[in-house]
Amino acid sequence: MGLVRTPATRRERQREATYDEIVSVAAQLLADGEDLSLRAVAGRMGMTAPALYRYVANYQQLIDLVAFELDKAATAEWAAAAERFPAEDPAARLSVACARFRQWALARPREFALIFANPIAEEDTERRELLTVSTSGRYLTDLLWQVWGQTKFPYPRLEELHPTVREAVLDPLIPAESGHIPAEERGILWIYMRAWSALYGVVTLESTGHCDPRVIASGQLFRSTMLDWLGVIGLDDQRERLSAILDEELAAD
Amino acid sequence: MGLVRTPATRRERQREATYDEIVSVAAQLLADGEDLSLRAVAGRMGMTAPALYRYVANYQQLIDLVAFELDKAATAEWAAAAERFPAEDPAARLSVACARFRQWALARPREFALIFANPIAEEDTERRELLTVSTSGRYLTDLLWQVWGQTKFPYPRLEELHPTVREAVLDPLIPAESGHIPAEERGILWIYMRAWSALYGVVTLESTGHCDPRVIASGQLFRSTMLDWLGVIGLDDQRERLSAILDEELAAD
DNA sequence: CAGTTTGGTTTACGCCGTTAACGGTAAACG
DNA sequence: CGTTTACCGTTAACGGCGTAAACCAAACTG
Repeated sequence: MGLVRTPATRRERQREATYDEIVSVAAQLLADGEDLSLRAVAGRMGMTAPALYRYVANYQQLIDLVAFELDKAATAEWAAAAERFPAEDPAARLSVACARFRQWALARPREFALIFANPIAEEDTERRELLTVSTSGRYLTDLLWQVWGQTKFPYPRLEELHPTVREAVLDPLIPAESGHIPAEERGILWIYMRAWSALYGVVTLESTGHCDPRVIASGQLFRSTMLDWLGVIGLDDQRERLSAILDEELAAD
Repeated sequence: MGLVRTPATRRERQREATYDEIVSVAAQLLADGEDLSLRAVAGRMGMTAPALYRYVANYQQLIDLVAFELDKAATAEWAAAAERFPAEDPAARLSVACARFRQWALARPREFALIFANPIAEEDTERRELLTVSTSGRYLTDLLWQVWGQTKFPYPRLEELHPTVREAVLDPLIPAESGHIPAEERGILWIYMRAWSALYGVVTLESTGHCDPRVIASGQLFRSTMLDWLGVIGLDDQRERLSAILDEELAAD
């Protein structure tokens, strides 16, 4: 009975619940197209704004909290969609996940900006650490790792990497389930970073609207980028199949 | 005497001057690390905030005005740096310009976000048109066009392009000195968009700090992306020379 | 039961964008 | 030339924001 993981004490459970409500109310606010403000969140919860300071230190922390949870929720969404392909087919899963990521970014530009375009200052180690545990990052890295397990695509050996980059992949501050990637194979993370920056470029460009709307509508910028990188990660022989999957996802909803 | 281009009438000149002051004061504000607000701008100009409404319709328009001018100024900066190579060497100029663009984005993340990450809604045709005349976009497209003049790198024929994309490159809403690019060669604009999205991805990732600081410091993400795309635009035979140029620029200041 | 911690309140401050009403002064006009 | 008008600034005010301080009741703790 009551094997629940929540640390028992009534107060702690109550507090946890309030955190959840903060996040969900904030998310609802964004979904409704309203501005995210402490006062608005508090208002919808039937509280006054200063009360929120019992839960977050300031506005930026509220943003970070919401961003983190939205990222988690969004990733779960893509992951669920990707599961229409079996775990043994990570290439297909990756394709679906990326396409869903893009569609999500187009449908929810405000949420996207919050999570992926929120400036993080160099010094701010605290907020930077949040990146490390970013759900979406971990999920995509993991998928890439699984793909490698099948295609064994080439990646730079550690000695080939720029020394600073080598450091970075050996002790990643970047989101990665790096625990199970042996040190000698960390060059894969470099491929990840490069591919991610490309995907990120397309999606950000499209999501922020800094792009011809017709090009966005066509989905071709995303499609071409994906196909290029699917090649890099050893999936050229499945080009037909995977581009069909991409097209399916792009056509949907 | 007085062959000046300014439309003469004293009032108009005065007004123009005020616009210039608004922009320069706003730019100074950003450079000083302060927040950009109507009140702050007005304050520094020795005016009250409502007075600014004689010049801009609202805050967003102030932002757009400033963004446009900052883009112009920044582009002039890169262009000036690129001129250490002759006009006959557009490949070198392009390399320098891109490197400078990145360095600028890293040094002035707030300005970068203002210009390149400011969300533009689908419907907002007015603000969208500003993109069309974006100085930086025009400059880079022009350089790419000049490179093509030398390398004649392959680009998709119009029939190969997705119909919607074909429309977009024939009647570009995208920044492009497309006037002097003949219709049959507009496939080059597709290469431009693709290359730009890649460059944009790296630079945005780095400028917003959504990236391992060590990787940023190394400059390798940018470098690798550049080299890839220099290959695509027919500069593989100059790889050595151009990467040396890139490294020089990355090492500077 | 007494004492303390927790989670909320009210009030207040100083910003912000924006509107409205008003005034002086320079340009435009008959 | 004198008169009108348009422009460019002001002040005052509204509502909303993040945030700090003082306070208070209920819930936990010994």
